[in-house]
Amino acid sequence: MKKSKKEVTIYDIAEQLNVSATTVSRALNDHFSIGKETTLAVKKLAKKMGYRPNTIASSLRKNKTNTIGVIVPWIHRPFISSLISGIEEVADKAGYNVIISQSCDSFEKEVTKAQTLYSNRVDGLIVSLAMETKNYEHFYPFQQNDIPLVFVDRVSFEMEADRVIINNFDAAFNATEHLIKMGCRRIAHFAGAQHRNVYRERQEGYINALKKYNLPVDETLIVYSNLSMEEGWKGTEYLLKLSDPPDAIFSANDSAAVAAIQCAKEAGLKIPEDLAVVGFNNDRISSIVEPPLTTITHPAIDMGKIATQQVLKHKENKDVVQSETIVLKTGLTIRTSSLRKVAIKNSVQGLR
Amino acid sequence: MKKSKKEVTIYDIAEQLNVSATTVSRALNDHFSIGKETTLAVKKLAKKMGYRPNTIASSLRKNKTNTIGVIVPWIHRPFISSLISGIEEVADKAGYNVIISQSCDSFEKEVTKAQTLYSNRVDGLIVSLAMETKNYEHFYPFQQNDIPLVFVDRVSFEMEADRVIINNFDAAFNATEHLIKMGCRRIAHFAGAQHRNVYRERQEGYINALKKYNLPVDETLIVYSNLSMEEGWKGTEYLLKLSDPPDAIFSANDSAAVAAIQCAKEAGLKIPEDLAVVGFNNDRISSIVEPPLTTITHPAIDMGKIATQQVLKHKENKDVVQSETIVLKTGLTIRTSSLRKVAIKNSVQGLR
DNA sequence: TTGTACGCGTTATCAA
DNA sequence: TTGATAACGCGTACAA
Repeated sequence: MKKSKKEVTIYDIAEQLNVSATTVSRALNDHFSIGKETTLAVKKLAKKMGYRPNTIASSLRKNKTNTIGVIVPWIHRPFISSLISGIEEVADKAGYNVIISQSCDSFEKEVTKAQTLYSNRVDGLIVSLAMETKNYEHFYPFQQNDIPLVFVDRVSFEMEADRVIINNFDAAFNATEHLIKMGCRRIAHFAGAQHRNVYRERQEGYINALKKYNLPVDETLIVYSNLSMEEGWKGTEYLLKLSDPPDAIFSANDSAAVAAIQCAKEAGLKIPEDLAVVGFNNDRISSIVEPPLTTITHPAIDMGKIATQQVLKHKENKDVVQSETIVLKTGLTIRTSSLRKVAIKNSVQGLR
Repeated sequence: MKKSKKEVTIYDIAEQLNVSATTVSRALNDHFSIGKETTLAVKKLAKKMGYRPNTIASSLRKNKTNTIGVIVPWIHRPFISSLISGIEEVADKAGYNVIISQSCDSFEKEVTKAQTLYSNRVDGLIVSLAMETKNYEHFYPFQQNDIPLVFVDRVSFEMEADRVIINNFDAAFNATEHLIKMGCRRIAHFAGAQHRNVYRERQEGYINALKKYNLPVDETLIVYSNLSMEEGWKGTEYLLKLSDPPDAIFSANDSAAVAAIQCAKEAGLKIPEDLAVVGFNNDRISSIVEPPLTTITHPAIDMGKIATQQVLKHKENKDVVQSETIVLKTGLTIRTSSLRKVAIKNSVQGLR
């Protein structure tokens, strides 16, 4: 049975060198007031003794943890894991750690996680809201104590806080307009929960595009779900059974869109000739599915980076009081799944 | 300019209630020695005053942070993000936080991250090694201070530490044997860095399967790379240009395997008739690509869960001294990309 | 250039 | 059932 040794502290080093703990502390932090030689000697001995600074003690004293808290719905979603990657990169460069929490799209869990992170005295909090969340009081403590709070992607407009988002409305509008220009006239939509900004705005973009081109908005063509592959498959089955089925689907994410392609193909339809499909996110599967999926490009990593920069900005510059909303650009990556006009033309000419 | 208020401490509560801070501390932690009424009164006032426990102070005093550190090569890889998901889930249930760090496959970064996590006095460390890492001294401090250290997937056998792995050898052997049974005779292999256990063992499994069936081991058919899609594509081009090209590829991951399928298809080959392909990991793309990819099932989430349980086990049970190596089962998920026999038979009979 | 003394917020220990 | 006191390891006024 190993006896775990006591850890080395600055006092141990001080004792050996016959200096004060203060001097050791300063030397280790390269304080200018400490002599070159002393500093060197301290560092040398520290290394030799296997000294490891105790961040906990330092944090308590300095009232600063150098840690950024993150709450996301699910870590393993492609968009989210890229987001985290961006957060971690910028945080790391600035000397910050990152504590990650999943809300699992549950309001209750989100509340608990927020409290825990607050108790851990994180220096900033980055949040992408849970599906269920409609109340934001659990973030008040952060606001009240001037802890930078940044929402990403799934945000709240009911709170004073920084936001890093994309223009979901425009993206969805462009996607839908693209389908219209490809000759589609009955365009269905896979929609998400409408109290979450991202899904509401995507639906609004879709509807406005239809209106601009004087196409009817048919509620039977709007399918609400959690946008999983399963729901995408079911939604497609439902749509294809309609007496007047759609000639296109604009899905609020890629998973459901890919499922739509697979389901329609199994039903004997040709993509995009019989059914054009556009997704959202540019997940890796979107370029692998056949035909490749036209989709909206989401700058996930950049969103993480920028959100983190916002946190850091507030830390450095205490004067920054007003909150900012940063809107990032999206792109429409056109692949085969939506090229109905071209596809139809080719097949008429007997090409391919 | 908002003046940030002072945070509420147990002293503030104690003062208001005319009790000692000790009593407040105990009441908040439901210590049995404190009276029902006092406890209730303390909790009520704490809530009213907006008290939030300071985990930092508690950690310093208790010498326990309730935090598990994690170092992984890249957060956004499907396997890794699932792994993290599993870690987070179990840690959360046990009341632990998780600090995540990426090594970006760099040795230097891994060392820095390990030091930082140590300084943060994490109660346990879970590591999946960086590609570059060949030296393990940066983990000594954890061992020496009895901080549970668990390696996952990419592990070191040169250190006394817990390991959670899969049987890469068997998985690769089965994959290769499957190809042989499908009638393949010249099977190529996409291999990774040989000093990392996972890639070395996969290659060994591949070689041993060939030997078992008296097939020659042809070094020109083994392509070493980082197993990215780009490298998978290049590797396939190289293989197809050989004077005696392979009739199958067993890739050490799915990315390179999917690229192989796409490259071969573009070159006019039929999968699996002209080239059978098997991958490794069961990433989402493997079931989306066409034809769907036969691949090895990796219990990523479970590996994360189990690794975390190992950490907790060591915390609870200080007697557990010897380290454990837990080997999880893999499966071979057979999809179309490897069904050469069936495919050939069907095409001969003019089916499909 | 270095040292003294104290406090960060909590909890363990001992005493009442 | 409650309280006084010290201690966790470090950083910072202030003094020398």
